[in-house]
Amino acid sequence: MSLSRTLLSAPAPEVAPLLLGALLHVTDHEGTVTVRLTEVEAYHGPVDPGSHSYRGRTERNRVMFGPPGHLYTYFTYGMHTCANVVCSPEGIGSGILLRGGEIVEGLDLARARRATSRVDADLARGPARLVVATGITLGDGGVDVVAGSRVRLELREPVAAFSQGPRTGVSGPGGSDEFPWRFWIPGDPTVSPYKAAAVKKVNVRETP
DNA sequence: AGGACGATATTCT
DNA sequence: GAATATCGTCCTG
Repeated sequence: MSLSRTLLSAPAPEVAPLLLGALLHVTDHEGTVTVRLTEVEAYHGPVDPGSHSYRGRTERNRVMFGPPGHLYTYFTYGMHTCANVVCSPEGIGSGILLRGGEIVEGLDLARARRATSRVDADLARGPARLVVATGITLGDGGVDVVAGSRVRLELREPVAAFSQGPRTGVSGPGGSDEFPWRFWIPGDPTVSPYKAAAVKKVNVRETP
């Protein structure tokens, strides 16, 4: 087993900081885009109410329960795709959401795909943006990013320092300080702005 | 710089 | 039927 896959077979919260500074290469007929990861979030099903895999296997999350080093993609909010690197041994639903990064190769291609962003730092700042900028699609779900053909993860030397805190957009117990599983490189401009989960809408009744 | 809001489909209750 | 691991645009300050 490769060194990368051995590292990835630990629980997501342990692996997540090791992905900071790592390179993700995505190649298609248009070319190659590479991001240097600056922000990630860990989701560890066995203990984590915020994880898609907390309530067991479903059609959507089944690759989270597969072997480590594969890509878990999902579609959300009716329009966005997000990507995770699967962690932990087969049978345990664990993964790391790729939330932000710096484009270090294929800048022109990333700019063309993300025409709405006015600054390069915004190209892959946020999980759905990162997916668009790199060219990852829903169809990449399940691919092995360690063996790496179209999508390849290249681990680098761990960063000297990182910050951690509560996850973005996670509501309920999973969003509390009990799960400070968002990790980022402090001060980096490609880290997405922290947003607490939207408060659950209170049931307002019209008085008749 | 930051808050409100709408878009829009899949998933799970 | 409700919520969602979000984003861009439009406001206000």
